[in-house]
Amino acid sequence: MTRTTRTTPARHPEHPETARIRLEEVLSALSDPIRLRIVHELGRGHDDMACIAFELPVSKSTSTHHFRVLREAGIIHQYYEGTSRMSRLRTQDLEERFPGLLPAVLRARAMDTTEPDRTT
Amino acid sequence: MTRTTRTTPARHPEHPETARIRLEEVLSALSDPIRLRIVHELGRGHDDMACIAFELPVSKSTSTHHFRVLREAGIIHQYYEGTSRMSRLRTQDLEERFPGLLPAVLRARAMDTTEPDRTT
DNA sequence: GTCGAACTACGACGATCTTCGTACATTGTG
DNA sequence: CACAATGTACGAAGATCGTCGTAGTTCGAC
Repeated sequence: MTRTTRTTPARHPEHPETARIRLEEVLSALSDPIRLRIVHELGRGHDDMACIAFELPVSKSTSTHHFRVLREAGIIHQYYEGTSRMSRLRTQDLEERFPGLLPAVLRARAMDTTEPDRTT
Repeated sequence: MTRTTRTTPARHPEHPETARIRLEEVLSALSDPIRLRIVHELGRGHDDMACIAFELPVSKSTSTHHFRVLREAGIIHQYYEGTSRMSRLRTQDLEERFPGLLPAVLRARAMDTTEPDRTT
C-alpha cells in the first residue's frame, strides 16, 4: 500500500530499459505470426488495447505467453487498468534503440499478404 | 549431365523466388547470433565469401546448417566455385520485397554492441 | 462477503532448433 | 589414379518453443 492512488495497482510488469533492448530478442519475438499480428494491430492506431480485445486464435494462457515475450523483448509496454492488461507499442524507445527497424517490419508485414487473414 | 559447361557444376542450391520470401522466416533466420553475424559480415563489403572464410565458432556441419537456413529464407544466394560454396547477400531482392528491412537490421546490429565480439 | 471477468502461474506435451560427429560427395592437384 | 580441401547428408542428443488445461490471483460489481 505505498500510495496506490491511481487506478493502476502495484503488479510487477518487468520491462527492459531502452538501452538494454537486444536485437536478437526483438527479431525472435517478431518471428511468430501471432506476435507479429499483435504488433501489427497495435501499430494500426489501436494504441491501447486489452489482451482480450485482440481475439487471438489461441487460449488465454498462450495469449499471456505471447504478450510476455513481446514485453520482455522491449517491444510493448503493459499496465493494468482494472482487471484488464493494456498494451502499447514502445514506438519511441524502439526508434531510439534501433532506428527504422519497427517501421520497416510493420511495412513488410503489410506487404506480406501471402496468406490473407485466416487468423480471425 | 545436362550441359555442365561452367565451372559451376550441377548441385542443387534451392533458392526461393523473391516474391515468395516470407517475413516471419526472414526474421526467424536473423534472430540467431551466428546467422546475424554472417549477414553482418556479408554486408560489410565482403560480397562473396566462402563458408570457411567466416571462421565461425561452430563445427562444419553446424555452419552448413546456418547457411542453409539463410539461403532458404531468401537472405543469401549461394553458388559453388570449385570446392567452395560462395555466399552473397540478396540485397536487391530483399529491398524489393521488404523495403528498408535489411538495412535497418544491419544498422541495428552495428549499434547493438552489448557484447563486443567474443565470437572470433 | 460473494461472484464473475480478466489475466497469470505452473506443469505437461509435442514439435522444432542448435549442435555435433561420422560418413560421404565433389573438386582440384600431383 | 590417389589425396587433400571444402562442404553435405544423416542421425542423435539436448535445449527451447508454442500450445494447452487447471488452479489461483486481482479487481470491480452486487
